[in-house]
Amino acid sequence: MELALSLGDTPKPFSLLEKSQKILGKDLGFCMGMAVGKSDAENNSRCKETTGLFSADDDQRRSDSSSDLPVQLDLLPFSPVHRSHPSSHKFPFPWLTEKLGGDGVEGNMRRGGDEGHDQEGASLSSPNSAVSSFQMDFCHVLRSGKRDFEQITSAGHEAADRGTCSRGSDEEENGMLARKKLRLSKEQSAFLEESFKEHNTLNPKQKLALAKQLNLRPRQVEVWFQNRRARTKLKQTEVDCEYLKKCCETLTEENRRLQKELQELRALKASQPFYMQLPATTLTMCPSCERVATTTTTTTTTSSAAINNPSKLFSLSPPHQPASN
DNA sequence: AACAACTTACCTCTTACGTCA
DNA sequence: TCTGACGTAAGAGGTAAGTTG
Repeated sequence: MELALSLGDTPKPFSLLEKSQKILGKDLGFCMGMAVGKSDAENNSRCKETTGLFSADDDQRRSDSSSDLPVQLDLLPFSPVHRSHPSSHKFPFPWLTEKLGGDGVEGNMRRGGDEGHDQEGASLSSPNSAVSSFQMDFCHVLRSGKRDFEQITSAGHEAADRGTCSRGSDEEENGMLARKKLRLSKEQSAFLEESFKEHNTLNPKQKLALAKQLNLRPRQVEVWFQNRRARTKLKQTEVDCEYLKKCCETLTEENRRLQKELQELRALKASQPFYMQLPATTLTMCPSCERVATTTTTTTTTSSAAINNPSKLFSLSPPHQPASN
């Protein structure tokens, strides 16, 4: 048996962002000051983010669907986004042309630009990491002072919303502070959740738009979706596991019952071979309740077959319940 | 056309932080 | 106040697929 995870059906365009004003109550805008103190590369990427210099070509190429499972956790009302060919430039979100400021978007599109988070990521969390390990160690060192830092970055996510606190290397580059864990606000979480219901994957434009709407960095939106998919998958796996456990129990019970039945029939055959010469109608006795079944079979070959496979004599439905004591 | 190098998006595993009982 | 469990944001490494020269 194969475990499969079904995350939904067909892609839908975001209708959500159109509702965003209602949900969030206001336009959060987009902080332009986040690049202060960043590396050049990051500044550049941010510049691209804010000016619409990104690629729209890497959209939904992933598909995690398939579900033959009888039990499916309904975590996703909608479906997985099937990632199309990156060069297909499909973009089903007309609202974005407005949101992202129309004119320059298509014109400035460049391959591989994404929203710049990769460059950002490269600059912020370099894998070759003297910096990274330093980041972690520095984190520990600074933990003692973290309360103060929390006060400094009060309102939790606000600082991170401005793109300066959730990544340690930002501060390291400034030789300042360790990373502060971001906590998304309820509104942000709810909004992301709604978005996830619409699409469990994001193309770069969707990511950018969401980030802009929520005043988060695209990388944060991306990470949130990754983690959200992981949680969905985990939950579905738990459900699948439960289902398989039940299946296993049922089959074990059925097997036990059939084994018992077979044993009884074999014992019957051994002790009273005489019966084997009689028409099968006299042999079709339920071993549980000893009730005689009414079959019209009259050949001994059938009877022998029945001994070898009792399920031919008695249906697979549970045996008659013996009269209670 | 075939290939290697590179890019991108995603997944999985892990770490670290925040919250709560 | 301390502590452990838990949820989750984010980092790291790996993979698959697409692009480019």
